[in-house]
Amino acid sequence: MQHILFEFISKYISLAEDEKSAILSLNLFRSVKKGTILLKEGQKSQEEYFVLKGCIRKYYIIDGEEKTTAFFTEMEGMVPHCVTSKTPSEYYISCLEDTILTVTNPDMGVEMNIKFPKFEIMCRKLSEELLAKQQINFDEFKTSSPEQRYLNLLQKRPDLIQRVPQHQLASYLGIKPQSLSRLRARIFEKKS
Amino acid sequence: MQHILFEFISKYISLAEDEKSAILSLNLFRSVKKGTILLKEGQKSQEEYFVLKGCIRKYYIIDGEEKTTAFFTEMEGMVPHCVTSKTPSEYYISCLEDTILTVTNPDMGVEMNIKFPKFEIMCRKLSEELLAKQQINFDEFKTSSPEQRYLNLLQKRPDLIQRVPQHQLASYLGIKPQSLSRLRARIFEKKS
DNA sequence: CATATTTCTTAACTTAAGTGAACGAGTTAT
DNA sequence: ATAACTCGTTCACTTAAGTTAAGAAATATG
Repeated sequence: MQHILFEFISKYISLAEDEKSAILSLNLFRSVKKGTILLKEGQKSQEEYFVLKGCIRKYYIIDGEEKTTAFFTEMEGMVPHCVTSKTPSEYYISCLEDTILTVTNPDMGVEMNIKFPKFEIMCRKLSEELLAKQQINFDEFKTSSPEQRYLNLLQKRPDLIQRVPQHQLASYLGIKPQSLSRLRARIFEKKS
Repeated sequence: MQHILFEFISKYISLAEDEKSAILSLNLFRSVKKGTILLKEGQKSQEEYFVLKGCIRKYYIIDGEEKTTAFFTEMEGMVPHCVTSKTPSEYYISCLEDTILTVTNPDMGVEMNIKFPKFEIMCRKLSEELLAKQQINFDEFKTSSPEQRYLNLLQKRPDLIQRVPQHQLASYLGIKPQSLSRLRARIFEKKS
């Protein structure tokens, strides 16, 4: 599994062997079963995740309803807001599939940054890149209709539409499950 | 004006006098008149902005219509996507008001990072913080209706509602100007 | 100062999303 | 094997946003 992690890191910095083994000695890898809840609302977790295989999802429970706002799949990482803010989490994170991920905490990051200053650079590049992607995503979301958003997702992340239940996709698109179902029917009859 | 910049930086790292003067020697400050366009669609600009006073806005032109997706006011910075991606810009940036800002480019950042490694740390902290904020914003946007978004903005950024034209606010909220006008009327008659 | 021009609002109509309920198919649990 | 539950779809109805057009109000321009 670790080659996926190193492949990912190599996109930002190049690692020497001693650096690689320093990382491996931290014992970051964890396998989790489908349905496992990694983070609950109200918890003050310090865990950061990076998905090697599988899929995790982030969701809120608002008025008793689940609202899914993000999915993280292979080669995607996430730092829950509660980790940086040190406040109780506003949302949940659970595993959509059997998943293999790395679990880290900020202290380990600090330690690595001291031992290997490169890491600081990778972290900066990574969060700048994520920020840029996120902004474009947000812009696209704002400037398009639910139907356009769905068609856009179909283009850019066809895998998500396959592996994620519809009702979770719906809130990811900012609508209700019934609306997504209708919208899909609409698209389908347009094609024919 | 420069005290605003240093006040901002001090939230992330502490600066020695020689570091401050190194920054000042770069001659970053620029005054721009209301209406000035800082970046046009198609341009490959290398300029990064940080607003000291005033307001700039980011907008797309889609099917001949302006779609405003972000505003940046005092103590907010932005790196246009085209700077990092080195591709032509997909959007415009213009000044909503007479504005004082700093203009930098990535080379200056690299140079500062070499001279003062602290800068790397500040940049990482800053983009991590922005990323976290952005994600929460996006989540709120997805999980709420246009009316809730407006009321939310009224709470969190009442200044924007004052200083920004309604039709620009509308697309910022993901709706048409007419809908915003109607929605405001609806809220107003609920109160009475 | 008068006249464009832009900005905001209103209205009538269309289209699409929200809501509540029902149904069948598939899954899980007992 | 049966009951309970989840999930996706459909329907009828309600509510709100999109669209087109017109006019009032505010702002900018010559």
